[in-house]
Amino acid sequence: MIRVLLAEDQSMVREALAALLGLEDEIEVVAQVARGDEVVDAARAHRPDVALLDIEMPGLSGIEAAAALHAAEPGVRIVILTTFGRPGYLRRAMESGADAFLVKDAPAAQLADAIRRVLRGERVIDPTLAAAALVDGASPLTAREREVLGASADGSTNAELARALGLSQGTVRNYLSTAIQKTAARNRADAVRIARDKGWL
Amino acid sequence: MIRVLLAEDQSMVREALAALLGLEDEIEVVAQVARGDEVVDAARAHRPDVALLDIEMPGLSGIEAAAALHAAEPGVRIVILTTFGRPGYLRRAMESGADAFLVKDAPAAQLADAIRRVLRGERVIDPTLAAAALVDGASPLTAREREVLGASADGSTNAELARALGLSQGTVRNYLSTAIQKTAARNRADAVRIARDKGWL
DNA sequence: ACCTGGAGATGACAGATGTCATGGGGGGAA
DNA sequence: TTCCCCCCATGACATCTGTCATCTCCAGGT
Repeated sequence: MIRVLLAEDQSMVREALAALLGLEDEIEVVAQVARGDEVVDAARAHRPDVALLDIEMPGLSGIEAAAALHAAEPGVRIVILTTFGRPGYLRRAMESGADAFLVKDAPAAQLADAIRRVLRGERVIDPTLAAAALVDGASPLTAREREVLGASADGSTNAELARALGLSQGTVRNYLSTAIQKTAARNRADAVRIARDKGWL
Repeated sequence: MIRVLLAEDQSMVREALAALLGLEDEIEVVAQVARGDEVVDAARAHRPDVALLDIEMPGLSGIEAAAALHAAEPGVRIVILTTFGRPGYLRRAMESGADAFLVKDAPAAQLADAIRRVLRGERVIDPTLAAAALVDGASPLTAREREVLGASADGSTNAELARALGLSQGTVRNYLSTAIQKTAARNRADAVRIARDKGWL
Protein backbone atom coordinates (compact mmCIF):
# COMPACT_ATOMS: atom_id res chain seq x y z
CA MET A 1 0.00 0.00 0.00
CA ILE A 2 1.15 3.53 -0.82
CA ARG A 3 0.75 5.78 2.23
CA VAL A 4 -0.30 9.35 1.36
CA LEU A 5 -0.33 12.54 3.43
CA LEU A 6 -2.83 15.14 2.18
CA ALA A 7 -2.41 18.88 2.87
CA GLU A 8 -5.11 21.21 1.56
CA ASP A 9 -6.91 23.98 3.42
CA GLN A 10 -10.39 23.76 1.90
CA SER A 11 -11.94 20.83 3.75
CA MET A 12 -14.45 20.04 1.06
CA VAL A 13 -11.72 19.75 -1.57
CA ARG A 14 -9.42 17.90 0.81
CA GLU A 15 -11.96 15.25 1.69
CA ALA A 16 -13.04 14.98 -1.93
CA LEU A 17 -9.44 14.31 -2.96
CA ALA A 18 -9.23 11.72 -0.21
CA ALA A 19 -12.33 10.04 -1.60
CA LEU A 20 -10.81 10.13 -5.07
CA LEU A 21 -7.56 8.54 -3.93
CA GLY A 22 -9.54 6.06 -1.87
CA LEU A 23 -10.90 4.62 -5.12
CA GLU A 24 -7.40 3.41 -6.03
CA ASP A 25 -6.90 0.16 -4.21
CA GLU A 26 -3.16 0.39 -3.63
CA ILE A 27 -3.38 3.97 -2.25
CA GLU A 28 -4.23 4.81 1.34
CA VAL A 29 -4.62 8.33 2.77
CA VAL A 30 -3.02 8.04 6.20
CA ALA A 31 -3.20 11.69 7.29
CA GLN A 32 -4.93 14.95 6.37
CA VAL A 33 -3.90 18.45 7.43
CA ALA A 34 -5.34 21.88 6.64
CA ARG A 35 -2.27 24.03 7.31
CA GLY A 36 1.24 24.12 5.89
CA ASP A 37 2.85 24.25 9.31
CA GLU A 38 1.31 20.92 10.32
CA VAL A 39 2.87 18.96 7.48
CA VAL A 40 6.19 18.00 9.09
CA ASP A 41 4.59 16.89 12.37
CA ALA A 42 2.01 14.81 10.55
CA ALA A 43 4.71 13.21 8.40
CA ARG A 44 6.71 12.27 11.50
CA ALA A 45 3.63 10.75 13.10
CA HIS A 46 2.22 8.86 10.13
CA ARG A 47 5.29 7.99 8.01
CA PRO A 48 3.77 8.53 4.55
CA ASP A 49 5.48 7.52 1.31
CA VAL A 50 4.15 10.59 -0.51
CA ALA A 51 2.98 14.04 0.61
CA LEU A 52 0.41 15.79 -1.57
CA LEU A 53 0.63 19.52 -0.91
CA ASP A 54 -1.60 22.38 -2.04
CA ILE A 55 0.27 25.69 -2.40
CA GLU A 56 -2.31 28.15 -1.07
CA MET A 57 -2.49 27.29 2.63
CA PRO A 58 -2.41 29.21 5.92
CA GLY A 59 0.60 28.87 8.21
CA LEU A 60 3.15 27.85 5.61
CA SER A 61 2.64 27.79 1.85
CA GLY A 62 2.86 24.39 0.20
CA ILE A 63 6.22 25.40 -1.22
CA GLU A 64 7.62 26.35 2.18
CA ALA A 65 6.15 23.17 3.64
CA ALA A 66 7.85 21.17 0.87
CA ALA A 67 11.23 22.67 1.79
CA ALA A 68 10.69 21.94 5.49
CA LEU A 69 9.54 18.39 4.81
CA HIS A 70 12.38 17.72 2.39
CA ALA A 71 14.86 18.78 5.07
CA ALA A 72 13.18 16.90 7.92
CA GLU A 73 12.15 13.69 6.13
CA PRO A 74 14.11 13.37 2.88
CA GLY A 75 12.59 9.98 2.15
CA VAL A 76 9.09 11.35 1.63
CA ARG A 77 8.25 12.08 -2.03
CA ILE A 78 6.52 15.40 -2.61
CA VAL A 79 3.73 16.17 -5.06
CA ILE A 80 2.63 19.80 -5.35
CA LEU A 81 -0.99 20.33 -6.41
CA THR A 82 -2.17 23.85 -7.14
CA THR A 83 -4.87 25.93 -8.77
CA PHE A 84 -2.40 28.27 -10.41
CA GLY A 85 0.18 27.04 -12.91
CA ARG A 86 2.51 29.96 -12.39
CA PRO A 87 6.04 29.58 -13.69
CA GLY A 88 7.50 31.03 -10.49
CA TYR A 89 5.58 28.52 -8.41
CA LEU A 90 6.92 25.62 -10.42
CA ARG A 91 10.48 26.91 -10.21
CA ARG A 92 10.34 27.46 -6.48
CA ALA A 93 8.56 24.15 -5.91
CA MET A 94 11.29 22.20 -7.67
CA GLU A 95 13.98 24.16 -5.82
CA SER A 96 12.23 23.20 -2.56
CA GLY A 97 12.57 19.51 -3.29
CA ALA A 98 9.25 18.70 -4.95
CA ASP A 99 9.15 15.63 -7.20
CA ALA A 100 5.95 16.46 -9.08
CA PHE A 101 3.97 19.59 -9.92
CA LEU A 102 0.32 19.25 -10.94
CA VAL A 103 -2.40 21.84 -11.64
CA LYS A 104 -5.94 21.21 -10.47
CA ASP A 105 -7.42 21.47 -13.90
CA ALA A 106 -5.48 18.47 -15.14
CA PRO A 107 -7.50 15.24 -15.44
CA ALA A 108 -8.00 13.44 -12.13
CA ALA A 109 -6.30 10.31 -13.45
CA GLN A 110 -2.97 12.16 -13.47
CA LEU A 111 -3.03 12.44 -9.70
CA ALA A 112 -2.75 8.75 -8.86
CA ASP A 113 -0.44 8.37 -11.84
CA ALA A 114 1.91 11.05 -10.53
CA ILE A 115 1.93 9.44 -7.09
CA ARG A 116 2.96 6.10 -8.56
CA ARG A 117 5.60 7.67 -10.75
CA VAL A 118 7.34 9.74 -8.06
CA LEU A 119 7.62 6.53 -6.05
CA ARG A 120 9.54 5.03 -8.94
CA GLY A 121 11.93 8.00 -8.72
CA GLU A 122 10.50 9.92 -11.66
CA ARG A 123 9.79 13.62 -11.76
CA VAL A 124 6.38 14.65 -13.09
CA ILE A 125 5.94 18.12 -14.60
CA ASP A 126 3.46 19.44 -17.12
CA PRO A 127 5.54 20.13 -20.26
CA THR A 128 3.66 23.35 -21.10
CA LEU A 129 4.38 24.68 -17.66
CA ALA A 130 8.01 23.65 -17.81
CA ALA A 131 8.38 25.59 -21.04
CA ALA A 132 6.73 28.67 -19.53
CA ALA A 133 9.05 28.50 -16.54
CA LEU A 134 12.07 28.42 -18.82
CA VAL A 135 10.84 31.31 -20.96
CA ASP A 136 9.87 33.59 -18.10
CA GLY A 137 12.99 32.83 -16.13
CA ALA A 138 13.49 33.51 -12.47
CA SER A 139 12.13 36.60 -10.77
CA PRO A 140 14.08 39.74 -11.71
CA LEU A 141 12.96 41.48 -8.53
CA THR A 142 15.25 42.00 -5.57
CA ALA A 143 14.00 41.06 -2.10
CA ARG A 144 13.15 44.67 -1.28
CA GLU A 145 11.39 45.30 -4.55
CA ARG A 146 9.26 42.22 -4.03
CA GLU A 147 8.49 43.27 -0.49
CA VAL A 148 7.47 46.81 -1.41
CA LEU A 149 5.48 45.70 -4.45
CA GLY A 150 3.70 43.06 -2.41
CA ALA A 151 2.84 45.58 0.30
CA SER A 152 1.46 47.97 -2.31
CA ALA A 153 -1.01 45.37 -3.58
CA ASP A 154 -3.77 46.37 -1.18
CA GLY A 155 -3.85 49.95 -2.47
CA SER A 156 -1.58 51.47 0.16
CA THR A 157 -0.19 54.92 -0.66
CA ASN A 158 3.52 55.72 -0.69
CA ALA A 159 3.24 57.40 2.70
CA GLU A 160 1.63 54.30 4.23
CA LEU A 161 4.17 51.98 2.64
CA ALA A 162 7.03 54.15 3.92
CA ARG A 163 5.62 54.03 7.42
CA ALA A 164 4.90 50.31 7.34
CA LEU A 165 8.32 49.36 5.98
CA GLY A 166 10.41 51.94 7.80
CA LEU A 167 11.60 53.60 4.60
CA SER A 168 11.43 57.09 3.20
CA GLN A 169 8.72 57.86 0.66
CA GLY A 170 11.34 58.51 -1.98
CA THR A 171 12.86 55.08 -1.50
CA VAL A 172 9.47 53.45 -1.75
CA ARG A 173 8.90 55.28 -5.02
CA ASN A 174 12.31 54.21 -6.31
CA TYR A 175 11.69 50.53 -5.56
CA LEU A 176 8.26 50.63 -7.12
CA SER A 177 9.68 52.40 -10.15
CA THR A 178 12.30 49.72 -10.74
CA ALA A 179 9.74 46.97 -10.10
CA ILE A 180 7.42 48.56 -12.67
CA GLN A 181 10.20 48.64 -15.23
CA LYS A 182 11.41 45.11 -14.54
CA THR A 183 7.89 43.74 -14.97
CA ALA A 184 7.31 45.90 -18.07
CA ALA A 185 4.18 47.27 -16.41
CA ARG A 186 2.37 50.60 -16.82
CA ASN A 187 2.02 51.36 -13.11
CA ARG A 188 2.12 49.67 -9.71
CA ALA A 189 -1.26 47.97 -10.04
CA ASP A 190 -0.23 46.49 -13.35
CA ALA A 191 3.11 45.41 -11.87
CA VAL A 192 1.34 43.61 -9.03
CA ARG A 193 -0.90 41.80 -11.51
CA ILE A 194 2.02 40.72 -13.71
CA ALA A 195 4.23 39.66 -10.81
CA ARG A 196 1.36 37.66 -9.27
CA ASP A 197 0.66 36.00 -12.58
CA LYS A 198 4.24 34.82 -12.92
CA GLY A 199 4.45 33.73 -9.31
CA TRP A 200 7.02 36.36 -8.35
CA LEU A 201 5.14 37.57 -5.32
CA MET B 1 -31.61 7.68 -6.07
CA ILE B 2 -30.86 11.39 -6.10
CA ARG B 3 -29.59 12.43 -9.52
CA VAL B 4 -26.88 15.14 -9.37
CA LEU B 5 -25.42 17.39 -12.08
CA LEU B 6 -21.91 18.63 -11.27
CA ALA B 7 -20.48 21.84 -12.76
CA GLU B 8 -16.91 22.79 -11.84
CA ASP B 9 -14.08 23.86 -14.13
CA GLN B 10 -11.09 22.29 -12.41
CA SER B 11 -11.27 18.67 -13.49
CA MET B 12 -9.33 17.33 -10.56
CA VAL B 13 -11.69 19.00 -8.09
CA ARG B 14 -14.74 18.04 -10.15
CA GLU B 15 -13.87 14.38 -10.31
CA ALA B 16 -12.86 14.40 -6.66
CA LEU B 17 -16.27 15.80 -5.71
CA ALA B 18 -17.88 13.13 -7.87
CA ALA B 19 -15.91 10.49 -5.97
CA LEU B 20 -17.00 12.04 -2.67
CA LEU B 21 -20.68 12.05 -3.64
CA GLY B 22 -20.29 8.54 -5.01
CA LEU B 23 -19.60 7.35 -1.46
CA GLU B 24 -23.17 8.23 -0.53
CA ASP B 25 -25.30 5.33 -1.63
CA GLU B 26 -28.47 7.23 -2.46
CA ILE B 27 -26.64 9.85 -4.54
CA GLU B 28 -25.67 9.39 -8.17
CA VAL B 29 -23.69 11.88 -10.29
CA VAL B 30 -25.42 11.68 -13.67
CA ALA B 31 -23.54 14.45 -15.50
CA GLN B 32 -20.39 16.54 -15.21
CA VAL B 33 -19.64 19.79 -17.04
CA ALA B 34 -16.66 22.15 -16.91
CA ARG B 35 -18.32 25.33 -18.21
CA GLY B 36 -21.25 27.43 -17.04
CA ASP B 37 -22.77 27.60 -20.49
CA GLU B 38 -23.11 23.81 -20.68
CA VAL B 39 -25.27 23.51 -17.58
CA VAL B 40 -28.72 23.98 -19.14
CA ASP B 41 -28.06 21.57 -22.01
CA ALA B 42 -26.73 18.93 -19.64
CA ALA B 43 -29.74 19.35 -17.36
CA ARG B 44 -32.12 18.88 -20.30
CA ALA B 45 -30.25 15.76 -21.37
CA HIS B 46 -29.80 14.09 -17.97
CA ARG B 47 -32.78 15.30 -15.89
CA PRO B 48 -30.98 15.76 -12.54
CA ASP B 49 -32.79 16.44 -9.28
CA VAL B 50 -30.04 18.76 -8.06
CA ALA B 51 -27.42 20.87 -9.83
CA LEU B 52 -24.19 21.55 -7.94
CA LEU B 53 -22.59 24.69 -9.39
CA ASP B 54 -19.21 26.26 -8.77
CA ILE B 55 -19.19 30.05 -9.24
CA GLU B 56 -15.82 30.59 -10.91
CA MET B 57 -16.27 28.99 -14.32
CA PRO B 58 -15.59 29.95 -17.93
CA GLY B 59 -18.49 30.64 -20.27
CA LEU B 60 -21.08 31.58 -17.67
CA SER B 61 -20.46 32.06 -13.96
CA GLY B 62 -22.23 29.64 -11.64
CA ILE B 63 -24.58 32.46 -10.66
CA GLU B 64 -25.52 33.20 -14.24
CA ALA B 65 -25.87 29.49 -14.92
CA ALA B 66 -28.17 29.22 -11.89
CA ALA B 67 -30.42 31.94 -13.30
CA ALA B 68 -30.52 30.28 -16.72
CA LEU B 69 -31.21 26.85 -15.23
CA HIS B 70 -33.88 28.18 -12.89
CA ALA B 71 -35.66 29.73 -15.87
CA ALA B 72 -35.28 26.70 -18.15
CA GLU B 73 -35.86 23.88 -15.66
CA PRO B 74 -37.55 25.25 -12.53
CA GLY B 75 -37.84 21.79 -11.01
CA VAL B 76 -34.08 21.36 -10.60
CA ARG B 77 -32.81 22.33 -7.14
CA ILE B 78 -29.64 24.43 -7.19
CA VAL B 79 -26.69 24.23 -4.80
CA ILE B 80 -23.94 26.84 -5.23
CA LEU B 81 -20.48 25.76 -4.11
CA THR B 82 -17.71 28.33 -4.09
CA THR B 83 -14.24 29.12 -2.79
CA PHE B 84 -15.17 32.65 -1.82
CA GLY B 85 -17.85 33.40 0.75
CA ARG B 86 -18.52 36.88 -0.54
CA PRO B 87 -21.71 38.55 0.61
CA GLY B 88 -22.46 39.82 -2.89
CA TYR B 89 -22.12 36.32 -4.28
CA LEU B 90 -24.58 34.94 -1.76
CA ARG B 91 -27.05 37.72 -2.45
CA ARG B 92 -26.87 37.32 -6.20
CA ALA B 93 -26.95 33.54 -5.96
CA MET B 94 -30.18 33.58 -3.98
CA GLU B 95 -31.69 36.15 -6.35
CA SER B 96 -30.80 33.81 -9.22
CA GLY B 97 -32.87 31.00 -7.75
CA ALA B 98 -30.28 29.05 -5.76
CA ASP B 99 -31.55 26.88 -2.91
CA ALA B 100 -28.27 26.43 -1.06
CA PHE B 101 -24.96 28.29 -0.80
CA LEU B 102 -21.88 26.44 0.48
CA VAL B 103 -18.23 27.45 0.75
CA LYS B 104 -15.52 24.95 -0.07
CA ASP B 105 -13.89 25.17 3.32
CA ALA B 106 -16.98 23.85 5.05
CA PRO B 107 -16.79 20.19 6.14
CA ALA B 108 -17.42 17.72 3.34
CA ALA B 109 -20.35 16.19 5.18
CA GLN B 110 -22.34 19.38 4.62
CA LEU B 111 -22.37 18.77 0.89
CA ALA B 112 -24.46 15.61 0.86
CA ASP B 113 -26.49 17.04 3.71
CA ALA B 114 -27.30 20.18 1.73
CA ILE B 115 -28.30 18.10 -1.29
CA ARG B 116 -30.75 16.11 0.80
CA ARG B 117 -32.15 19.19 2.45
CA VAL B 118 -32.81 21.22 -0.70
CA LEU B 119 -34.73 18.19 -2.01
CA ARG B 120 -36.98 18.48 1.03
CA GLY B 121 -37.61 22.10 0.04
CA GLU B 122 -35.26 23.66 2.58
CA ARG B 123 -32.83 26.48 1.93
CA VAL B 124 -29.29 25.98 3.20
CA ILE B 125 -27.14 29.00 3.97
CA ASP B 126 -24.17 29.44 6.28
CA PRO B 127 -25.47 31.69 9.10
CA THR B 128 -22.21 33.69 9.33
CA LEU B 129 -22.39 34.44 5.64
CA ALA B 130 -26.06 35.36 5.81
CA ALA B 131 -25.24 37.88 8.54
CA ALA B 132 -22.39 39.35 6.49
CA ALA B 133 -24.66 39.71 3.48
CA LEU B 134 -27.21 41.59 5.56
CA VAL B 135 -24.60 43.89 7.10
CA ASP B 136 -22.82 44.76 3.89
CA GLY B 137 -26.03 45.20 1.96
CA ALA B 138 -26.38 45.30 -1.78
CA SER B 139 -23.79 46.92 -3.99
CA PRO B 140 -23.88 50.71 -3.84
CA LEU B 141 -22.26 50.95 -7.28
CA THR B 142 -24.19 51.89 -10.39
CA ALA B 143 -23.80 49.76 -13.51
CA ARG B 144 -21.36 52.23 -15.05
CA GLU B 145 -19.30 52.59 -11.90
CA ARG B 146 -18.98 48.82 -11.65
CA GLU B 147 -18.04 48.59 -15.30
CA VAL B 148 -15.34 51.27 -15.10
CA LEU B 149 -13.96 50.01 -11.80
CA GLY B 150 -13.84 46.47 -13.13
CA ALA B 151 -12.03 47.58 -16.27
CA SER B 152 -9.49 49.48 -14.17
CA ALA B 153 -8.54 46.35 -12.24
CA ASP B 154 -5.76 45.34 -14.63
CA GLY B 155 -3.88 48.60 -14.15
CA SER B 156 -5.30 50.41 -17.17
CA THR B 157 -4.77 54.19 -17.24
CA ASN B 158 -7.60 56.69 -17.57
CA ALA B 159 -6.77 57.22 -21.23
CA GLU B 160 -6.99 53.49 -21.94
CA LEU B 161 -10.22 53.14 -20.01
CA ALA B 162 -11.74 56.10 -21.87
CA ARG B 163 -10.81 54.58 -25.20
CA ALA B 164 -12.01 51.09 -24.26
CA LEU B 165 -15.35 52.26 -22.89
CA GLY B 166 -16.05 55.09 -25.33
CA LEU B 167 -16.06 57.77 -22.64
CA SER B 168 -14.09 60.92 -22.02
CA GLN B 169 -11.21 60.79 -19.60
CA GLY B 170 -12.98 63.18 -17.28
CA THR B 171 -16.01 60.93 -17.10
CA VAL B 172 -13.82 57.94 -16.31
CA ARG B 173 -12.22 59.90 -13.49
CA ASN B 174 -15.60 60.94 -12.15
CA TYR B 175 -16.92 57.38 -12.08
CA LEU B 176 -13.79 56.11 -10.40
CA SER B 177 -13.97 58.96 -7.90
CA THR B 178 -17.54 58.09 -6.89
CA ALA B 179 -16.68 54.38 -6.80
CA ILE B 180 -13.73 55.13 -4.51
CA GLN B 181 -15.96 57.13 -2.18
CA LYS B 182 -18.78 54.57 -2.14
CA THR B 183 -16.35 51.79 -1.24
CA ALA B 184 -14.61 54.01 1.33
CA ALA B 185 -11.32 53.28 -0.42
CA ARG B 186 -8.11 55.30 -0.68
CA ASN B 187 -7.66 54.94 -4.43
CA ARG B 188 -8.79 52.84 -7.37
CA ALA B 189 -6.65 49.82 -6.51
CA ASP B 190 -8.06 49.79 -3.00
CA ALA B 191 -11.59 50.19 -4.38
CA VAL B 192 -11.09 47.20 -6.68
CA ARG B 193 -9.88 45.11 -3.76
CA ILE B 194 -12.80 46.08 -1.52
CA ALA B 195 -15.43 45.64 -4.23
CA ARG B 196 -13.99 42.23 -5.15
CA ASP B 197 -13.97 41.17 -1.55
CA LYS B 198 -17.65 41.99 -1.13
CA GLY B 199 -18.60 40.40 -4.43
CA TRP B 200 -19.63 43.69 -6.07
CA LEU B 201 -17.58 43.16 -9.18
C1' DA C 1 42.66 47.00 -4.46
C1' DC C 2 38.96 47.34 -7.43
C1' DC C 3 34.41 46.72 -9.27
C1' DT C 4 29.69 45.53 -9.02
C1' DG C 5 25.24 45.54 -7.12
C1' DG C 6 21.93 46.01 -3.44
C1' DA C 7 19.97 49.01 0.12
C1' DG C 8 18.73 53.58 1.31
C1' DA C 9 18.23 58.44 0.53
C1' DT C 10 17.30 63.39 -1.65
C1' DG C 11 15.52 66.78 -4.99
C1' DA C 12 13.37 68.01 -9.19
C1' DC C 13 10.08 67.34 -12.70
C1' DA C 14 6.15 65.75 -15.70
C1' DG C 15 2.28 63.42 -15.94
C1' DA C 16 -1.46 60.71 -13.78
C1' DT C 17 -4.95 60.64 -10.40
C1' DG C 18 -8.64 62.19 -7.22
C1' DT C 19 -11.86 65.88 -5.98
C1' DC C 20 -15.15 69.39 -6.70
C1' DA C 21 -18.32 72.59 -8.91
C1' DT C 22 -21.15 72.77 -12.54
C1' DG C 23 -23.47 71.87 -16.50
C1' DG C 24 -27.13 69.16 -19.94
C1' DG C 25 -30.12 65.27 -21.00
C1' DG C 26 -33.22 61.43 -19.89
C1' DG C 27 -36.28 58.27 -17.36
C1' DG C 28 -38.86 56.67 -13.48
C1' DA C 29 -41.53 57.74 -9.29
C1' DA C 30 -44.48 60.60 -6.23
C1' DT D 1 -45.26 68.07 -13.11
C1' DT D 2 -41.71 68.00 -10.18
C1' DC D 3 -38.09 65.62 -8.15
C1' DC D 4 -34.46 62.54 -8.04
C1' DC D 5 -31.06 59.71 -9.86
C1' DC D 6 -28.24 58.09 -13.48
C1' DC D 7 -25.55 59.14 -17.53
C1' DC D 8 -22.00 62.03 -19.70
C1' DA D 9 -19.18 65.93 -19.95
C1' DT D 10 -15.85 70.09 -18.91
C1' DG D 11 -12.47 72.87 -16.29
C1' DA D 12 -9.77 73.82 -12.31
C1' DC D 13 -7.18 72.37 -8.59
C1' DA D 14 -4.25 69.76 -5.30
C1' DT D 15 -2.05 65.74 -4.57
C1' DC D 16 -0.01 61.37 -5.82
C1' DT D 17 2.91 58.70 -8.85
C1' DG D 18 6.64 57.50 -11.83
C1' DT D 19 11.18 58.78 -13.58
C1' DC D 20 15.78 60.41 -13.39
C1' DA D 21 20.21 62.08 -11.68
C1' DT D 22 22.98 61.75 -7.94
C1' DC D 23 24.76 60.53 -3.50
C1' DT D 24 26.47 57.35 0.63
C1' DC D 25 27.28 52.90 2.67
C1' DC D 26 28.26 48.15 2.68
C1' DA D 27 29.06 43.24 1.21
C1' DG D 28 30.94 40.04 -2.16
C1' DG D 29 33.67 38.69 -5.89
C1' DT D 30 37.84 38.97 -9.03
